[in-house]
Amino acid sequence: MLLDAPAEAVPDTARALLGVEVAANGVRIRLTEVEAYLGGGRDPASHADRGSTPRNGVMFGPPGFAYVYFVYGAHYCLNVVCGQEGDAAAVLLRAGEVVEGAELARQRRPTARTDWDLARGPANLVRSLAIGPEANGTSMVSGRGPLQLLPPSRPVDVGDVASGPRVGVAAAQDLPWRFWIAGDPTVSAYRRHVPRRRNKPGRPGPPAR
DNA sequence: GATGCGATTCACT
DNA sequence: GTGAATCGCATCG
Repeated sequence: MLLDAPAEAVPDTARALLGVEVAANGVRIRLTEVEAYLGGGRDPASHADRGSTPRNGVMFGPPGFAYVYFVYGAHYCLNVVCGQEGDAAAVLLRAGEVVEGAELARQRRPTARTDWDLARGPANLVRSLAIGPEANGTSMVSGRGPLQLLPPSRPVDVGDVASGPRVGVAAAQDLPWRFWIAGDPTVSAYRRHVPRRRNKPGRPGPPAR
């Protein structure tokens, strides 16, 4: 796979990952929605924009490894590291269609109303695969880790690929680095970044209307 | 050393 | 459509 393409080309890599399948713990998911992130001061929205830290260090390692991070105090998200070693880039796996192990995925996602919801949204995708922080830094291409990337079993029609701004990111809203399969029912609903309200104690909030 | 906010989801109105 | 829950990292004093 083209995971080792130059980091700057990560949007192309993200697009190419649509249709690719991710397998873990008895569940296989066909990717329908991804987002590209670039490090090294070229993408303010990326965890790796301001250099390597203990949290994002995996992004600076070799391509094909999993970058799993914890967000909002409750959820995990899964990225595939891209680009050459030392030049950080990654693709966030946002959503997909469960093509194998739906029974297991339903047990792991009891609140899903339909099978389309099983891996709809980045944290839901992670829960369907039953992976967690222990998967951070493991290879997704060696076949020896908990996660495995597999070539598409069904090709994606290039005419069906749509792109737009990334979901929920405050910075770089002009970059169309989110890619998805148009019309696919497993693609998560777009939500623009909502500024957090900073309610200082002792000070009145914004005037109610 | 303290503080603020985020690549989200779910329940409720 | 909107708000709460909740942990770690980066930033600032």
